[in-house]
Amino acid sequence: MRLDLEFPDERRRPRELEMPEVPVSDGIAEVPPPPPPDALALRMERNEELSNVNSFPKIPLPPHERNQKPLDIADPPRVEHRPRRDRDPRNDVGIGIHLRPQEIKALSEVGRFRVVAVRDLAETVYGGDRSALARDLRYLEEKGIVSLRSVNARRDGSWRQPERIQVVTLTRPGKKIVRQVGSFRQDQQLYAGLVKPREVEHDTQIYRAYLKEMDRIDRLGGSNPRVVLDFEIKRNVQRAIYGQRKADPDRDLNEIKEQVANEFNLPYVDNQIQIPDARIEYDLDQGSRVGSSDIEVVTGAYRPGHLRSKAQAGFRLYAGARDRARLGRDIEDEHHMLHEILDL
DNA sequence: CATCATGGTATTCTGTCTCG
DNA sequence: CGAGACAGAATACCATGATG
Repeated sequence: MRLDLEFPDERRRPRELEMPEVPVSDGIAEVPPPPPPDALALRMERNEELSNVNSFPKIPLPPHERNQKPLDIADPPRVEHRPRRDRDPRNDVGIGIHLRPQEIKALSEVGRFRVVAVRDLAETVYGGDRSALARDLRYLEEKGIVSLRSVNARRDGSWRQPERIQVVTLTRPGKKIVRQVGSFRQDQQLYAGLVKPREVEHDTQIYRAYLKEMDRIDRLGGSNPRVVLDFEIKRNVQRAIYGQRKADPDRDLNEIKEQVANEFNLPYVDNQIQIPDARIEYDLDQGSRVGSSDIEVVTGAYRPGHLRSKAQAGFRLYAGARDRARLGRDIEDEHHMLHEILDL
């Protein structure tokens, strides 16, 4: 059984992603020379601009990565086998931008999950063709539909250089376009812009957990899925709580919370409403019945008690390899629980 | 005895809501 | 637009145990 979160080819990462050989003398590593001051100043100025528009600044790349192309993918081949964008009037979204079906699919995934790792998108929508995806993303970024970022993965207390994850999000105009051209259920919420940069890795794992869960839902015969992220669940829960408090200000808050939890079919543990990372709602039997599945991506920071309550809540738990290793230590007394945690 | 890993808790940060 | 409330997650911090 494979427990790794990484893709199979991740072990053999391209050489340019690895730390460069650093000359060592007398046990002290020589620090690479800093960039010229004007370049640094420019970068900081750019970061300042970015942070002012409510997005987080691009993290300055270490010197050995500075000359890389944004997506770290080889030059496009000379021959483009896929149909040319401007020859396909079916995919004109109306403002002079032509989208391929593949692009529409990719944008739809990004919109539903707010942030998706480029490597995941390559696997799920482009059949592993990273360079085709890279070209399309460059086009979409040029047109102001998506935003590409490189963020650091969690360090988990490790001193090592964190892995960098390339992710894509929709821009606000991009979200509007995707709403027009995508085929969504009316109640499918779409998101634009990157928030909570520190949680990006976790958020990208939610997409992967969703893919795993959809495999299962497909086998159950579920169709027409809608993804509800924790943002939306939280929003609805808060609204309901405020509504109840307004209706009866003297009522015990815990009582209200418990009632709201029941209304939303959410577990209520220790006076807290447990909210999953995402909920997938789907139709069964041609829409005569509906089903839903709550998924939770657990990290090494979860404590056994916390984990137990999530599992008892009926959440489908997913974890990546590193997190699973740490969790395994914590809950070795309850081995059955580890089996309930699914691989990511 | 010193060092390191691990465990648990507190703090910080982010997003959401409503209201003034 | 800021405050107060609520929730989730990462991180900081300190206590404890293992290990040489």
